[in-house]
Amino acid sequence: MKDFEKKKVSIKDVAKAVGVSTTLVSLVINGKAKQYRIADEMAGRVMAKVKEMNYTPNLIARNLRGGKTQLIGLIVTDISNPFFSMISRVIENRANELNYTVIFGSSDEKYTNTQKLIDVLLNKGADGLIIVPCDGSEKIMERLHLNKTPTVLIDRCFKNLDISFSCLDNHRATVLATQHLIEQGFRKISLIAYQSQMSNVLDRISGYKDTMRKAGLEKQINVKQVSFSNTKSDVFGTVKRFIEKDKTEAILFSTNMLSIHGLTCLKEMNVKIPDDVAVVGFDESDVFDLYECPVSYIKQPVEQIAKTAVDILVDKIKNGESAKQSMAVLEPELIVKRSSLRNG
Amino acid sequence: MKDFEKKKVSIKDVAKAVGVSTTLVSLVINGKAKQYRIADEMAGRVMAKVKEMNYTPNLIARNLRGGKTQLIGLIVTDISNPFFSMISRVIENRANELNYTVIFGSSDEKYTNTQKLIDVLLNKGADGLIIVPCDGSEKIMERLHLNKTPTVLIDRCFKNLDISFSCLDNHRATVLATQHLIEQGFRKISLIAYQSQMSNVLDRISGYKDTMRKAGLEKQINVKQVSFSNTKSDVFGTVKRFIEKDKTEAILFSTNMLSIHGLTCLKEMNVKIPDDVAVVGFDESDVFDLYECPVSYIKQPVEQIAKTAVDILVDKIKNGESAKQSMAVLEPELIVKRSSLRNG
DNA sequence: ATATAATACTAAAACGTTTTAGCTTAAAAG
DNA sequence: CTTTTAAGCTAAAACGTTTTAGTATTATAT
Repeated sequence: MKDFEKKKVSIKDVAKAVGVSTTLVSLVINGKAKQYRIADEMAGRVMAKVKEMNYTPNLIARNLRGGKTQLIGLIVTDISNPFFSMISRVIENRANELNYTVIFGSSDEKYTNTQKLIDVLLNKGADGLIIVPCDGSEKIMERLHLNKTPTVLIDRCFKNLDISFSCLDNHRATVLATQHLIEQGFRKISLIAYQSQMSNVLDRISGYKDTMRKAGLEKQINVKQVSFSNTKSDVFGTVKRFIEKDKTEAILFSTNMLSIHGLTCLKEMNVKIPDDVAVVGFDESDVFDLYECPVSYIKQPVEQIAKTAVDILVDKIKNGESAKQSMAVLEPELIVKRSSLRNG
Repeated sequence: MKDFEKKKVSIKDVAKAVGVSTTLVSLVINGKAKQYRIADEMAGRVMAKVKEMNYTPNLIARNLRGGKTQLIGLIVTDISNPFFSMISRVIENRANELNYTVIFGSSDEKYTNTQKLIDVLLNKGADGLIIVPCDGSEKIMERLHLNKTPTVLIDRCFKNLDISFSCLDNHRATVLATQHLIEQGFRKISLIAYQSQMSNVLDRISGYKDTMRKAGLEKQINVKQVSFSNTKSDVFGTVKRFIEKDKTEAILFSTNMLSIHGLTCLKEMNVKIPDDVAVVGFDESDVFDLYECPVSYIKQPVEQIAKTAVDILVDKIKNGESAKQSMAVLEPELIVKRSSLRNG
């Protein structure tokens, strides 16, 4: 025990105080009094002492014995990204409600970091994991699944893997946005996305492409993908090209960071929105409301996504990984502001 | 052990494989071979097996025995606030470098939550705590200090308590901003801050007041404090009053959230910056660069503050709380954009 | 009366470590 | 040759739980 915890009351102390065995106390504490037919009067006396002595079980010991730590491991790509910090906050809240605490790490979109974090979090005793998987992490997730480690993917998933997730309907998200832009009369609509093979990116791209095709705008399809490492300069290059060379009429950004870098570039270029080019952003940002022209955006149900992930995970932790997998696909919402209106 | 961890190699397995006692293995692993005069050849054989069998110590067991968890507890007021999520990211990075993992919670500026979180985090085995303290938490921190729980306060501190912290020089921050506004020729400068008795708030207020007084602008001092619970509407009310009633020439926001709400209000009111009113914000935000008029702001050395906090904490964990306390006060930087220029 | 069953409880092992105290054996000292 | 010292190692306790396999004791059935 650390010196600053010396004072803690143990189950032994309670047992001694009541004059019974530690077994008895343990059983009562864990609500197994009936099951082990402990006399009601005895159970009452034990509980009273527990309250009186302010006993709380030592989770470390409990975990060592084979129980749980009530610790949820969370791996996001970057906790300082507002989208993920929002997710984290909701996960934290829901976890707390269910008596769990969150232990976290950021992978920076690198599967090697993801693996390291998984090892660390499990070694620290995490009862289960909520993971934002990244490119190259499929094998890792497969292994977790085989090991029956309670795991829920969030934000992105592997469709060919039978592993639970809680994600946005990403295809629907860009369908909504693209349809809206087409309805507004824009034809040359371009999409900017990350260079990634993950489901969220691919689905957002295909939602856009499918909608363009359906509207007979196949020839106008224009997708540019930028790197994670050089995002800002890649976005700048792409946006300039969209505007100056491709004569794009509307830009669809498929991520909060892409939106923000894009808007920064448009501002620097002194491009007028929506007169010179229309814009739809992704996720939420204070910037969208405060930009010179308020920006339309696709809103994810962050609360639901995060809460669902926790609920699925806790169910798995409690009822075993063997149970059927849960795939939660949640609805996006298109918030229309002036930036995407034809006559804004 | 959880079923998904069944495979793990224990010290016993290694001992058996080498044909020695667990004691021997433990000593070698913990670098005490020399001290306990284990034969070099033996130590070599053990280490070889450890590598071969890919053994890693079970941290839960190690902690139970009285060691450490390599877990740092972090309590911020709200992980989804960009300032704190940035802080958290840096803390995470530095902690990882030093072989620690972060376990966190948000207090929502409520000392009751803070106390609950402290209990939970310590019960989960945190080796030490990094805390953003809030109003009413002074007694709690005092108790931590008396118990010798390794603790570092961050962002705010209690000056009359001999407890380590890593904070901005808050007084200097508003001195810098106020001086700048005065130099630009503004006289009626108003400050908006949170309703709080915490050091960061008080120092920011006094930095402003001291500078106003020194410039002979005592009569122009105008401070409004808003609640944590109703921040947005309070800010809106205050800003309207500053503009319409007080004829304020420049507004100094003392926090990132206050800045953002304030700018939102100014935009809604269609107030022109800096022509109608000058503005200086606090902390960093994408909004500052993307607002119609780029906004000047006081920048905190987030990286330094966070890294320093971790370093102080880890030193405490390793060398005992008894060591002298470290008080880190870091320098703010004023970033000047158009919003605070007289002839913007 | 005796076997059986139910009630109310407990001893002890186990989880994976670290550490204290002590045990051999061999070398050095007397 | 004994005794002391040193070298090299180990047995066992301890950390705080949970759980398995009991043990008494009393009640019920035969």
